[in-house]
Amino acid sequence: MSEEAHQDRRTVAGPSITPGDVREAALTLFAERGYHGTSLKQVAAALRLRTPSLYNHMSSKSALLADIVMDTLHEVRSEFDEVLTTTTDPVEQLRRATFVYALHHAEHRREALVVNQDTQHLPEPLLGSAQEIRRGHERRFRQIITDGKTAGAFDVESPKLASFAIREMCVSVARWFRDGGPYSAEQVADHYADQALRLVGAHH
Amino acid sequence: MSEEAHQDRRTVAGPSITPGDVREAALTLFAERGYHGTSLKQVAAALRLRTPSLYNHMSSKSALLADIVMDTLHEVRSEFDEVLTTTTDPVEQLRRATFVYALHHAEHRREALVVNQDTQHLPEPLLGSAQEIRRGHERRFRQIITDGKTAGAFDVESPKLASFAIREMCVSVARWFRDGGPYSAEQVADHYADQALRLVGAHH
DNA sequence: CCTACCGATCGGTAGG
DNA sequence: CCTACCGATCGGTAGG
Repeated sequence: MSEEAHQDRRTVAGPSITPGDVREAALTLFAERGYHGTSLKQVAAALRLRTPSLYNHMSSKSALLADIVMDTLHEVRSEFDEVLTTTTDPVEQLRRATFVYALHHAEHRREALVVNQDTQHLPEPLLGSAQEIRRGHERRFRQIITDGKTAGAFDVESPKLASFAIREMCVSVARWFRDGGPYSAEQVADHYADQALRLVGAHH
Repeated sequence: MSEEAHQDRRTVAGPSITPGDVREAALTLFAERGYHGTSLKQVAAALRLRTPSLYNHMSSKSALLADIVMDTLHEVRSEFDEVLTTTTDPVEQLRRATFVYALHHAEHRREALVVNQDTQHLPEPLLGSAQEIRRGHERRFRQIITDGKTAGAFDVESPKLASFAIREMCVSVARWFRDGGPYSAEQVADHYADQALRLVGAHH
């Protein structure tokens, strides 16, 4: 509530807020307090504005959420796609898919938290699109494990449960990871990729 | 919005709502839409009441959340405590601690979802208490892995990361588990216990 | 258990 | 970028 906090905007003079600034402020607040737990007044205050001024840089609160969620899901999907083009070996595919997924959740903590907490609050038809992208990731991730099992590279009973477990342990990185902590994002991702291979009983 | 839905209260005559009924309705709605995404009007409507009538059976919306979250955390803690009394072998401790933790998240999906989504919205000092209970679970769960590593029963590089991964994969069960699905709660818990042992490189 | 009502706050618009 | 303002809804109370 004190006045001296948040001396954020560049030096002193030039405000000139951009849509990116609004999205950034919303991202931090949505991640911390949830979409419904955040008011546009708080978003505006973080930028040292009044609420109506936000509408010069966004169209609505729900559009802010939609941008954050859909962009993040598209990013995750294309990172996954890229991995699959680098190798056809299920062991390497699983290692790399887990690595990039865990890395994403360490490097984009806030986005991941918002996707996980607030995707459900998207209006249709965006909610349907979001769920479809997630299901696609789930299905294709599981397929790697199924392929590896078929090829005899993995010793795993249920590719479905293994896939859930691996993906969700990556997702949870967003909940505890901190920059400057004992592990770098890459170290965490590397470790999680290793844990994924153990989990599916990859031959070693 | 139609009238014919929700013919819930017993046969026709005897309403007589209890605090348990209110909590049950709130639990379902909080789990589905989040604490801030749920209004007391919706809770009341699920019980075919008007909002003010709820106050005969509860003290406030935040007390409803506090009851759900704190009771669940206490339950999880005592289930964990009980497990530790049944064996001193780290392998068996980890297997059983993972089993009961995963089982809890399959059998109490709604409670788990609320704890994970909305604990942050508890007023102090409850938030502090909740976080302390969680940290205790985290610390003691990790201790099992550290003990097993020291005893040479586990081949694991980072007990901390392994502990995070195992606990969070259990937590996520609440997000996909369905009664009547292909796996029973016990089958899932059993599978997850096995995955935990693989993850820490338990000798087999 | 209800109706009637409270002040506060919500997302958003008008108009400059 | 602001002030002024909109209708809607929020959690909660009074009083019966």
